Amino acid sequence: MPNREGLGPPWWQGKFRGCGYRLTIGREAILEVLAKSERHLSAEDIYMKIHPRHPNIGLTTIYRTLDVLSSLGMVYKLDFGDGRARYEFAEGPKGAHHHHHLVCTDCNRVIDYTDFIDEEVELLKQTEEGLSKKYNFKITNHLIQFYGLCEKCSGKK
Amino acid sequence: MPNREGLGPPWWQGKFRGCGYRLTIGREAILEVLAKSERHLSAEDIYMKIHPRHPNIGLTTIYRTLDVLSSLGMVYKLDFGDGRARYEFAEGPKGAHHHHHLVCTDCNRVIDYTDFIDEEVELLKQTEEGLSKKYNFKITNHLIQFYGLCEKCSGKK
DNA sequence: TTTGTTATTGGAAACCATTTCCATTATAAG
DNA sequence: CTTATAATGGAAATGGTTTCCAATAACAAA
Ligand SMILES: [Mn+2]
Ligand SMILES: [Mn+2]
Ligand SMILES: [Zn+2]
Ligand SMILES: [Zn+2]
Repeated sequence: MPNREGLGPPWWQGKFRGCGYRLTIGREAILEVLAKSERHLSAEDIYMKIHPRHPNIGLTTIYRTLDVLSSLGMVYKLDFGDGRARYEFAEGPKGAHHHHHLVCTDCNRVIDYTDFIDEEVELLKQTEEGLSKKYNFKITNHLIQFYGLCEKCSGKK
Repeated sequence: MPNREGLGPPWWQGKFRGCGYRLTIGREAILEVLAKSERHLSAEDIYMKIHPRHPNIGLTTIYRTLDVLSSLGMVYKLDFGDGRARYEFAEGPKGAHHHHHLVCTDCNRVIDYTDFIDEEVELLKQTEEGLSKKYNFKITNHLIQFYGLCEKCSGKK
């Protein structure tokens, strides 16, 4: 717990400078949006949230920053199949808050779920071990998503 | 089992006409490539395999046909995160041959695996049931992929 | 604080897989 | 065969993302 809530420099400053990256207005603005907003934002979503206060920050910078944040593991880049990448904050150092996604194929709504995560993670661990051995494959990550119709969309004819 | 191996009209002709689609040279050529080739072909891969024999079939037709085949459930459209969609034949009526994928994040090689599928499918069934109830979400599909480094790529420094 | 090095930036242009458009052609029912 | 229309190909458009580059800002060193 680096600081009391809301006081002092945010915990990510150290992470940034420690890796040789410079801490710029744009990057702080993007991190702020990611930390405070709902999840699953596209680059353009972020751009539009930032633009009123920082009209001089370009979309290009958003993309570049998101790449950096991804590579630092501070942000997950997600693909829900609608042609644009989505990003979600990785929850900092406090709790990993690992979760998977339910994706509505009709309205593209995405639901985070953590139910059954323990059982899933347990099975995943076993599966990863087995696969690693059999295929000599070093697994670093997994992707689990369920697709279907959300409440609203399965209701309408 | 519609026909003895290799004799008579392929089993998919019925499926096509039954849905009101016309059976064209292009569609047959695409199905042939999908049925015979290795899996995970991109639209352009298919185009290049077909082109020597059918130089008048355009890439647009490949895309359109793949959409149709997808919607008929004869082909799965896959996304391994390299910016182009891949397609694999759904194995026709004989056996579903359900499998998941190991994706190398370095060289983009993809390994089909069926190991642990039974356990996975069992857990998936339970999870789907639970999620369906809790979120009132009608699950129709799932996506499971493991990412990491393949044998070759984890070997090189 | 001033300076120098260089990482970072914005904006325009490029990229590129996929889609759209539309006049032409091929399929298959009658 | 004739006919209605599904399907086609090629060019152009689309749209998210990347590339390019001269201008700028961050920050370590002085
Ligand atoms: Mn999420
Ligand atoms: Mn496969
Ligand atoms: Zn929905
Ligand atoms: Zn590899």
